[in-house]
Amino acid sequence: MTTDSTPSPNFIRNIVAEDLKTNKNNGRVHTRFPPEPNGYLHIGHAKSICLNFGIAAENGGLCNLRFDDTNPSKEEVEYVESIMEDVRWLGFDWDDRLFYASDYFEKLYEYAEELIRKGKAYVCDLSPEEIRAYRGTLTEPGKDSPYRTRSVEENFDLFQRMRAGEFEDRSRVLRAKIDMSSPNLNMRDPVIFRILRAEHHRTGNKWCIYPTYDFTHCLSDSIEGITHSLCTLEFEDNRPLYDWVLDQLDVPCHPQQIEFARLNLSHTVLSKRKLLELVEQKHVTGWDDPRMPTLSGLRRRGYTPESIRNFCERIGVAKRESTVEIALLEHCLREDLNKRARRVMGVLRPLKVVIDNYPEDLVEEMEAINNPEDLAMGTRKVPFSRVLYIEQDDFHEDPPKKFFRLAPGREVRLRYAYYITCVNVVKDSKTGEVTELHCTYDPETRGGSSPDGRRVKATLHWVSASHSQEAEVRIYDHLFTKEHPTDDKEVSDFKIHLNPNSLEALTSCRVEPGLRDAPPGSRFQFERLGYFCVDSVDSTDAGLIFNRTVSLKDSWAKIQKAQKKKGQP
RNA sequence: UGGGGUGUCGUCAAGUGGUAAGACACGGGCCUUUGGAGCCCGCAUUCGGAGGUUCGAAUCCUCCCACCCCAGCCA
Repeated sequence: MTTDSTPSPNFIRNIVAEDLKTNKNNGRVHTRFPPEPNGYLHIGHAKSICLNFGIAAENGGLCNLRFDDTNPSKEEVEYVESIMEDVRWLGFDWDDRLFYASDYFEKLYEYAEELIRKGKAYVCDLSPEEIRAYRGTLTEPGKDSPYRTRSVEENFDLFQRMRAGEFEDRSRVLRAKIDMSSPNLNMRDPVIFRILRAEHHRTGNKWCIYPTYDFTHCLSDSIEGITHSLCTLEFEDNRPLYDWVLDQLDVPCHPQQIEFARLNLSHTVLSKRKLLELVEQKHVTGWDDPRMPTLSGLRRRGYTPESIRNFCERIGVAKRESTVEIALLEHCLREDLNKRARRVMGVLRPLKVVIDNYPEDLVEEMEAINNPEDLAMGTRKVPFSRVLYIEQDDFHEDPPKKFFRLAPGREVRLRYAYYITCVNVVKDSKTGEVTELHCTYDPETRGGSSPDGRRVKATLHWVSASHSQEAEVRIYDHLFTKEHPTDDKEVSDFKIHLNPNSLEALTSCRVEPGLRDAPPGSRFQFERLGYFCVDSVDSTDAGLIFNRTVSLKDSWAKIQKAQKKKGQP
């Protein structure tokens, strides 16, 4: 079912292939996915996960899962659990290679001591404000800290006492001694250990000093024998520091850091900070709200891991900052679901139809194909009776041009059932709203074709009124109305572009009786409408709830749009 | 005004001196018991701009322009 076309080349694949050719790491390829457990994973992380696990798998290598948990004030176990679940759901396996940067704290402490011993690090007593002032600016060099020349012995002693908890939070730091006049600000004696009394989700209160990212990441990579350390563009300036640390120390290996552009998706935001804001301010119901671009949100929405992996392959990997149209993601989803989703009929906005010439008490079981794309999925029986529901949109009393569906006097086909002709329209005397249709059926057309070869232009989905099951259906639209919500130069708050209609709950939908026991998360195509899944959180035996995962392509909507445009040029 | 990056179709993206892949989107057609799916066709004489090197340049050189990132004891 997967398309096994050779993966398209990208600059990282090229580098790895070249390294393999020159036997750079003795033929080893070892990557890692290093999330910080301070939020839920989103589709942007999926790109990184697919890249890291993919590059390894393609080359007979390995990929580790490593939590970059060096900042206890932001990190939580809830996040580490969700991250593991999401990576597994996406289809990747780290076997026994689950690591935490916090596993290396002791080792990192020793490396810091080694740096001190070599005269390459010092304890600095400057306050955070002073450190900033001493750092200089983009255009001006910084100046040396007065503590920069402390003796190795004093630094050693002070660092040990930092660990022992003798000093206040933020009163001292350990800094790498590099170059305060470097044009790269990261090289101006960066902080590598800070004092921070916070309970760590794994090490508890064992430590009151914590290593910073720059010191931790490169060493963790080295300890794990990583060959290619893939990260996003904003770390490009950190690469010289990554290399510097590994060059000073006696380490197992020196991985190569390679930066690629992070994913941006139209009509949504992909930043943990902004997503957290939406969650905290209740613009969505949670990290797993089906409108969220998080993996848990997409999963609940009904996305398949295959479609996301395929998407990640198709967007490519490059260094150019870019925003992928969400239409591509939706395309990958439809492509996958089309092949595997069971077809079923459901009416979202029911309109009652009475077949006047159909026997009052007769019920026929019409045979329906479960998936025309995969006949092996078999058939099912759908009950047909005198009173039915069809979609309100499928009837027009005064049909516009190119509208093929039901209208007074017009004949259409009911899928897998009969041809019917509309003979009468019942309206609410007050509102004028169409409340009921009366039709006649042609008994000769059972199954959906007529012996006389007469053609109809439309096929409608339907449901037997008395046999159908009531359900709620949640229709989702893009979270933001604007393609680039954060690009607005007039407004600083991206949230004003939130789509007020991103969720519409339809409560009196009717679905085929066979759906009564559909398990949570199960996916279907409601014929002519789209793909839907049973909501895994809110759906119960008492109340079936479906999420619309994505609509089918709707060429009638397109025609209407074009006509509207034409009408008012 | 310092440093690091990036500029190829509406959106992604191949291309690494030999004469612009592919995908999505879009437009048109065929087919159809889902206006679904599928199929076919069209869609960059041109690669941020200007010069130069070369028989030949998106690819090499020079200059220019635009955009992104960096002054957390965040990652």
